[in-house]
Amino acid sequence: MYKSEEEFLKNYNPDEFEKLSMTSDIIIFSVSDGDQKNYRKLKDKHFSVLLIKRKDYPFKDMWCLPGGFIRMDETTEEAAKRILLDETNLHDIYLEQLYTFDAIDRDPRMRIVSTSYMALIDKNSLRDKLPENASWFNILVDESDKEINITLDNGKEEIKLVIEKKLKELTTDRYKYITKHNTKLAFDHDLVIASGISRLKNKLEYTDIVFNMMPRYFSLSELQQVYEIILGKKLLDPAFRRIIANKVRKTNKVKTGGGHRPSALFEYKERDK
Amino acid sequence: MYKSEEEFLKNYNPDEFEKLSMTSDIIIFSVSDGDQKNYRKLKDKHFSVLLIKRKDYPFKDMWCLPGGFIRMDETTEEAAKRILLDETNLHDIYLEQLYTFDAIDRDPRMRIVSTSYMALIDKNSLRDKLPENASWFNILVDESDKEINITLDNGKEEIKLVIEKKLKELTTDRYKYITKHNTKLAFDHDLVIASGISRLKNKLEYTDIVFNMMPRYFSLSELQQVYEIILGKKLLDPAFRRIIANKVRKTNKVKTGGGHRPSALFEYKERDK
DNA sequence: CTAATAGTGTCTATTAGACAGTATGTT
DNA sequence: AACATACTGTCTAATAGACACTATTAG
Repeated sequence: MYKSEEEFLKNYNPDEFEKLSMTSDIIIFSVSDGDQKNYRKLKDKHFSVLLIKRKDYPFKDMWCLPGGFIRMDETTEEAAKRILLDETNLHDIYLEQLYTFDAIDRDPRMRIVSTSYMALIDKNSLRDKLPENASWFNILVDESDKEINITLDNGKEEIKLVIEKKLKELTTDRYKYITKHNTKLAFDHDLVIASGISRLKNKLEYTDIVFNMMPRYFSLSELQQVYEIILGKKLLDPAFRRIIANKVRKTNKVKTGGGHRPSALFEYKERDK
Repeated sequence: MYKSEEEFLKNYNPDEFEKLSMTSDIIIFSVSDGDQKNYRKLKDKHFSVLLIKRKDYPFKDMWCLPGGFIRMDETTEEAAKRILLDETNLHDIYLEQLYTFDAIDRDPRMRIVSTSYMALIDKNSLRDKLPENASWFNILVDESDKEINITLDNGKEEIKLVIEKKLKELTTDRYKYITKHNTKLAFDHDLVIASGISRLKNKLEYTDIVFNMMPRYFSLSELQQVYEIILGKKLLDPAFRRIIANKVRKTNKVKTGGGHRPSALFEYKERDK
């Protein structure tokens, strides 16, 4: 038919196959300090996600993840970075591809496939004010074999998600997530958030991902709190310190003023590598 | 602007954003028996992937993963299942989404984004003959911190891939894969294969995924061989049996004829669950 | 002094690694 | 009998879990 690749390409009709639009959605996780009950106590940590209130249709006035259509001259990852910059004004952020969601009717407008990314940021590095339609929601997770119950709370509004975990046929470790309750989140972003939380929990245990959410200097108790709030369980101090010991380097800085013994500040060993 | 979601949708222009085509590529892994050196020895196992020789441009006559364009009325997963059925005539196969590859110039025709899936099959269940342009390639991996060297061999032809693992900025456990050598595989399928192998290796250690590649009844030595060939290292018998013990159920079947002590046959405990 | 967190020592339980030994088929 | 694999017992090393103890600050 054609004599060469060049000839084929010259004659190629790009409309041979049907086309669709793609979006990049980005789930930005962070931890932050909560209330301090009295001068002696530590502030408790919160685990939170950034949501945007939609100004336009579809799903007008509902909350969604930051996201947007990708351009033909950028990858989904580049789009995610662009959106991240728009929303938070942050560069050089930890970003990893999560999953591509592509249910036929996930967008009421037309067929739109979304590749989701997970970003981890240190909230302290956020100097600029958020756009006014953006808000951090604290995350509370209660997970069983069958269901994930997620409560998102920004202080004014509460979003409750119930997601059923249905085992896929023949698949041993993968669940198919099915929304059982969600009245406030747009699109299938409830599923994206559930997947993101699950990915983060897993990676916390076998990677150094957590340090992307920490300030440069931190105490081991703070670090432990972050693990605890994300994993949703208490850890034993000595065990935690044994495991973390070879990932951090002690600095000569200390944090005082707590009404109790001051804590040494550490930094991540592999910083700047 | 619009008074309701309905009104908005009625007036929505689906060509507001540029569009692209998507493909679903599927990396089908399997293990199979190799040669038997003498009547006493066990057959050695091979770890293999199914490739297709391209009949048309682009990349005419090069090897690629089974794949194809998705239709507007099917998801990427459904497309993967359809393609899997076309190539192998197998239903109900373990399938999981791997990664979405979307470098701008990954396809010389135009912007095409590909979502890749990994399928695991038991080769013994393959009764039908493969399409004549399809072939199983045995996989040999040699991986270091910096590089992955993959050799694919179907008995007649050998494909050598060298992939550089470049640490992404700020990312602690994710590498960016960069092709350093590949002359025979089409598109970016070398990267897909490298990611697939890496995913499979990881999941082998913390899930029961391996049983999707096993026949109904198998001996523990066979199972151990499969782990060893995929992980690329020898395991100690007692340790292996301790770990695997609670995942399998002993049957009253045995396999004889080996010029040595017969082995008990086991089955996967969670079969049919 | 007290309440609260910071940080360590040590005992125990569990799991992983190593090696040597016994068992049992085919030729 | 010999060979090759099947399978087990047991010792040791490493890791994880638990608890109790000491250290140090602000008020």
